Amino acid sequence: MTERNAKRVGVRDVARAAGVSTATVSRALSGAGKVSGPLASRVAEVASRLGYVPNSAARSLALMRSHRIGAVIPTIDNAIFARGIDALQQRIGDTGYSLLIATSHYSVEREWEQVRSLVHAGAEALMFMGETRLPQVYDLLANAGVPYVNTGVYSPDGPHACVGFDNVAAAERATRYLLQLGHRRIGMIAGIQADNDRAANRVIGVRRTLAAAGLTLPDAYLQERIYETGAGREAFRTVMQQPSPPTAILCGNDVLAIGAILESLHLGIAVPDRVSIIGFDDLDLATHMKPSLTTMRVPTAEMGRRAADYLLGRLAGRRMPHATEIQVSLVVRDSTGPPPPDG
Amino acid sequence: MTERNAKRVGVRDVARAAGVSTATVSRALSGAGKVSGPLASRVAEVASRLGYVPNSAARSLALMRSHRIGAVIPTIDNAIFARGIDALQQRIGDTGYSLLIATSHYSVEREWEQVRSLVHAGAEALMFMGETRLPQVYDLLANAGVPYVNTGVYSPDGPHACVGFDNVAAAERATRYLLQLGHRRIGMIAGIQADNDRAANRVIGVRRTLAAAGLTLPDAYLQERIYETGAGREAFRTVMQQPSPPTAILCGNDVLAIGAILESLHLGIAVPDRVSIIGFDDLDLATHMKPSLTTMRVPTAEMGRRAADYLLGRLAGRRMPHATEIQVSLVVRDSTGPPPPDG
DNA sequence: ACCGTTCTTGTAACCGGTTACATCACGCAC
DNA sequence: GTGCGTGATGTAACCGGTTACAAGAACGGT
Repeated sequence: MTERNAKRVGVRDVARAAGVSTATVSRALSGAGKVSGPLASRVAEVASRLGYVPNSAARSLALMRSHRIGAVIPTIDNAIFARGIDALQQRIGDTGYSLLIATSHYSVEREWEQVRSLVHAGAEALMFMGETRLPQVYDLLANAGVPYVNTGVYSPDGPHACVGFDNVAAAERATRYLLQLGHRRIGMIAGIQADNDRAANRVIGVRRTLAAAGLTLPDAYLQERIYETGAGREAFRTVMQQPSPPTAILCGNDVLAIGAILESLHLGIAVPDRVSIIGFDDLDLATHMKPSLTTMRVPTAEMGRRAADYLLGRLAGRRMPHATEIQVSLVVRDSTGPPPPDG
Repeated sequence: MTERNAKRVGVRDVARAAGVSTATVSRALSGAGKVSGPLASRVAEVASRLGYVPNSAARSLALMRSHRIGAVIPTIDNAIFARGIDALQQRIGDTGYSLLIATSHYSVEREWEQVRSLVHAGAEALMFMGETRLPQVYDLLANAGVPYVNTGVYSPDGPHACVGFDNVAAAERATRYLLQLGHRRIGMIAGIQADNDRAANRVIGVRRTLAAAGLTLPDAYLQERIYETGAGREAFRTVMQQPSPPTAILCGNDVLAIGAILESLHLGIAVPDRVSIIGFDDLDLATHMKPSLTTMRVPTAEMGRRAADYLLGRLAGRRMPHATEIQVSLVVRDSTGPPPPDG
């Protein structure tokens, strides 16, 4: 079908066919307006007739810009990251950038490899999730002069630009709500804390709030699991089959919380009558569950857009705010209520 | 922090610092083995000391390869696509390629734009979802000599390479199962068929099987909705509040099916006692629902890997099979059963 | 008719790795 | 000692757009 040895058509070919110079072709197609109207349209016509597609490598080399932005996320396979990436994607796409995506699968070593690969691939800027990573990542980026932004975290005093919220405070907010409802035996199904500052900070927020109320988070009440529905189910079962189970459970994210709710259905444990469940993220599914899930809403799409704006701004040479805070809010639905009277 | 006017270090800088020629630097770092051992390691040492990062545009231009593969999917925000992309990503990443992702949001026009943008961005090969798209897409790819593969479909006789399965046959398989259980009033909650061959073919499969059994799919039994849980709930409610509702409902994908199951909980309609529900895809959640969801399993990760293999093979100049079939299978769980006796 | 200004177009030098080809050093055989 | 082969290294052309600068055309004013 395609001719193997037919060299790709280049500016020179278009120039020859249109009887003009390569400079004119370049100018005509870039729309820089330095070419007279009729000539410009003739060149455009010839170019499209020949099926001319400019070589992006040559273009990048001459312009010294790749127009490529990279994003490193733990996994694409979690709606919360997918949403953020989608928003980022949309925003940068509108301004002519394309997106390079890499996944770390929650491993800092793998993340480091991915960052190197993205920088080698010419990414002009990078978006991250969280802020804990190998120091050589930050070194490389500083060295190469590549702007980046951490999302999902808010550290105005830290050295890194960020767009997000304070995970400790958010977890505190949720825990306080449970205390206000009257709960005293509160458990938690957390994400894996190692290499994940957000998961760890949410645990800290819970611990801190309980401590302030003179309570603790016993080891048996704290389950640490990967972010999967099945893991949430299993953790819920483990916590609830203890001699004196908690009357409320905070979950590190909605995937775990949805697992917990589903397991409550399987076990016949009434939610929220016997145990309250509270999630984190506000996935689409949270509204639709039965009972619907009380959760901390994280406006991920907005976070992605803001991250995009930050990076685009930096690339345009503008000075951008070091840290922008995203408002999270507690969305109260049906999975939480007062503890059982005999609790 | 970073010095604005400190030019990035290039081969010439490394060459000067190491007292060798640029050719030697290039050869030493590419590991092409034409450089003596000690010299090679000295060059490598100097390069890393200077923090040398080769300019990818220049490299691409000289090699005439971008080492970039593109993927166009409807949305990143659906676990089924995310899984496939993740697998593709992993496979191509292992061989030094990076992935450019673009989303069409189920619009063929937007897809066309995205394809142009990917080709302009230097994508050497492309992965698609489905096979219905604007003709200029295929024209452009043929013209530019860019190999591509359609996934999620299986058309051995069609003009396009594909990795997937026959959607009509798969829907037939699911429908036959419902007929075997004794159902006669069968409804369907389909995806939006316009511009989506997979959604349309699944409807065709259902229609065809019903017709073969002397049955039909009345308009009131066919609901067409976007792939969202809320839409699935709403469609289920609409179908079930008819005077004579179906005793079984096929869903275009698991997102819709999960919505249907959740709505059944909200409405207090027993599944499968009063109505059977069957999904498509076998998302992670399908196992965990209560009742667990009977569904057609689509091995998306495998599909992604096979697609990657196809593209990598083509890029390596190998001749690859035009169509590879992925086995789908009906996974029977708790959401299906015989129709109610009074049905 | 002449000059200067403005606008259009062409020429050719970049951008930064890669690699064909030339060159050189070394070792071995006669 | 001379000649030649082998392997290591250097020189410079090349990949394909872009754009600074030069050159030329058109036009208006005097």
